[in-house]
Amino acid sequence: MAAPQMPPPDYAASAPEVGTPAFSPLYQQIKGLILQSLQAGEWKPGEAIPSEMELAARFRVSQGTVRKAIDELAAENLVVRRQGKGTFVSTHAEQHVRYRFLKLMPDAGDREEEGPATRSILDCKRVRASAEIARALQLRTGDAVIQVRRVLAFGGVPTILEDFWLPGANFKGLSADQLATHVGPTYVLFEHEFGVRMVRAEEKIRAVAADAPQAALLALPQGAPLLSVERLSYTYNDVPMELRRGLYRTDTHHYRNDLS
Amino acid sequence: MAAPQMPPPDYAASAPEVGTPAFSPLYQQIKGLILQSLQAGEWKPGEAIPSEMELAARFRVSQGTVRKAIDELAAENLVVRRQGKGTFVSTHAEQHVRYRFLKLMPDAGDREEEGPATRSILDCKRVRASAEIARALQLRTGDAVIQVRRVLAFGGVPTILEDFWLPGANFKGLSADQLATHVGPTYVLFEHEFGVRMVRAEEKIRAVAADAPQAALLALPQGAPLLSVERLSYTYNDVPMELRRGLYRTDTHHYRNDLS
DNA sequence: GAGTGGTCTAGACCACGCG
DNA sequence: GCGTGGTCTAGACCACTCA
Repeated sequence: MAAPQMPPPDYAASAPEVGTPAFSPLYQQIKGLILQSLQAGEWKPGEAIPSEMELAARFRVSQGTVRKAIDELAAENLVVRRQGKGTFVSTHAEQHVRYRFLKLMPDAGDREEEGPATRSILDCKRVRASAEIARALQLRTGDAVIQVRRVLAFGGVPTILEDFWLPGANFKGLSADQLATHVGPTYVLFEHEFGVRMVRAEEKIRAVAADAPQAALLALPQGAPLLSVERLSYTYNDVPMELRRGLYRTDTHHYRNDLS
Repeated sequence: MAAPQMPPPDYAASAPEVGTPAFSPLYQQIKGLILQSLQAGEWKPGEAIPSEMELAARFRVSQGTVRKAIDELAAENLVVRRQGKGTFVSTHAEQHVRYRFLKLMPDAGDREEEGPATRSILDCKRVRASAEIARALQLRTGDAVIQVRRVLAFGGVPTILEDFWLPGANFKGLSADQLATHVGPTYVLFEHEFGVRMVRAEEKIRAVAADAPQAALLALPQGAPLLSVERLSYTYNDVPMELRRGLYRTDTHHYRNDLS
């Protein structure tokens, strides 16, 4: 910075408008700026972001302030710090966070032993959003969405039947072939091919009985109890980007959740 | 501290033993010391812990180091910071974290509108731990445990049927009457009457079909799909203190989970 | 050895809660 | 007005990675 012993910059920058306290610490503002660059794709998933010193210089704040901003981004799993190497835009492709959003675990052993799922794409088509789908994805009824139905099998056993819907505007050209042949989690495909990174999700879980078609696809008797998992996934800025409705077999697997 | 410009204390204090890197930052050590005091009950749930300055003086470190230790404890929900007031030992009694471990939400409205659950204690007895229960609670088969069965109703509708097991040694004298008449969450009763604070839990969730007795207790037809939630709750130090097996109706409620 | 994130300190000032 | 936690800075040194 120019002069030493400078008074702290006016970090309560936002004008104190009526009705809004509108005080925002400097590090929150820096966090917002970094977030903007992430959204804008200035740094792609897996790439390093500038070092703390560089960012401090760019934003004219101390390293400690940048550090606190990055700390929060790391806590939200938007970036990953690696000592001695740098800070990286996080991605669903990393080994230890692969299948971050899939909480279904085999009762015995772990997912490594079990190996990756076998995907069968049953359907992949462009349709018009129903009122319900449109509401969830913050679109208008009748807007184009891509609808996919698939079955995931673990160790040869069909275990998950799911449908998902994606905004047509963001996933132009997504094909059944792509979905069937890409390697790794589907969310990695979304990152690489469509530049859409899911950063968080909300799930609503219920127990339901399999109807005839569902039972057939999962090789179960009709009426078998299934876990219904409705997931709404968001990109940056709380923009919903995928609605997914899954039915999970839970006779050999369970949904695992850690509370704290 | 005594002398200014002192070199930093040997914060890699732990002896570098063979095979273990055993480097632990100062703030982690401080965190451990605070944790010990929490476990020992030096400060009770709801009480304030000493101020950051006091702790810094006690441990002969800077306020910043204490701050970082407390930051982590706060992130783990063991303490709650309140600006201008102090840092408090967290408790299940606080309004905004009540029912922290109960993720079942009404489909419409929130839990405030719905009001508190009505508890019916069906059973509360001292029994000997089965092999399975003993393993989960890290006891020996045949050790005394308290077994409770109860039904929770929301708005008059029986919604949760659950059994839970507690180590007999830690819950001496727990009675059906206590369980029926106490106010607020049962985990608050555990804190106040038995000094046991649950700090985290792991849940395994499945879909199951109600058998005849279960169906009767929940006023449902036999075979109705139910969410099976097995929860293992831990106190400080990763000591398991409760095994709970719940069956949740999910026709008017859902299990809500946020992923990030 | 250079560069990155990680730790630690000391001191200043701000926002909040309460008497 | 005082004490609390919250923010910000500047500078030093440590641990890790890689060339």
